Amino acid sequence: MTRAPGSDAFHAVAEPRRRAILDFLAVAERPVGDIVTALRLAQPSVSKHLRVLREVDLVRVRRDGRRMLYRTNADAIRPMHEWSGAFERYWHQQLHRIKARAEATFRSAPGGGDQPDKPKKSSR
Amino acid sequence: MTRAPGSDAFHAVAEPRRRAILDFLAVAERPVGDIVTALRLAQPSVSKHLRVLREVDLVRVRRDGRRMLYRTNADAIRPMHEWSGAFERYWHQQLHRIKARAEATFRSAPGGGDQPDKPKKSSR
DNA sequence: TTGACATATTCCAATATGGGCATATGATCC
DNA sequence: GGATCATATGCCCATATTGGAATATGTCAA
Repeated sequence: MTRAPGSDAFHAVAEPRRRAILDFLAVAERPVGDIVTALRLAQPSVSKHLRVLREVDLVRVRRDGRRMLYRTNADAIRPMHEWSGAFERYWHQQLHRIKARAEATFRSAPGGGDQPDKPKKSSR
Repeated sequence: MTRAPGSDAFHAVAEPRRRAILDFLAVAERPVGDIVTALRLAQPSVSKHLRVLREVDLVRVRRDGRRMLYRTNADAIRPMHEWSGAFERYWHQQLHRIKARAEATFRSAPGGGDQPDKPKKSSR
């Protein structure tokens, strides 16, 4: 009873198979059977995963005769991308990043893409 | 027994409180007590969340006397950012389409028959 | 209609998760 | 040493989640 059951995209995406499904459905819409075949999952399992994804609008469905065509709704992934992107400023001051950038700068044209990293220091 | 228990960052991050903790610890390292106070969570609960986060390297710890100073390891968030970023091209397209349709609707009949490209009928 | 096909749902068992509470560990100070 | 602060862990309970198998629903074809 910790939260509404499966009510957000973060939870839906936590499952590796659901991520695989989203990857698979990103390029083009596909019937369920294609997912079953491509990812080698049991059909009921795929249907269940698709339901979870549908409930948070990560996929959209369309009926085509007796088949259901699913596709990824990439827009629903944006909030996650934005959340994680908020940490971007912190990870580019990691040591190995600095080193990698230094090497890249060194190797490439020294025409000016160089910026000093943010010397932000916050203890409290 | 669906997957290794809490073995990846996606699962760890699915919990809203853990995201809050990561946000809080991104700026500076903090002792556990600060998290308890700031997020108004029970102390054992915080410790447990921190453990989950530590196990997937989303936070790092350092001992300072009798306190433990935690901080977010932003680098561990990058894989998620990159995964979600792979859908970027699709949501650009989505935005473009929405914008285009909005403009079209605006231009033609602002009260009248626009056609939904996706007659949504779900629920059961 | 019946039958075949595609997908969804239900039931079940196993397991994972989170909260609350009590308690254990670890470190400092006397 | 003992007392105390800061944090971690163990236990119990309620709920969530997943897979598997069986079955139900919906659609097409004849």
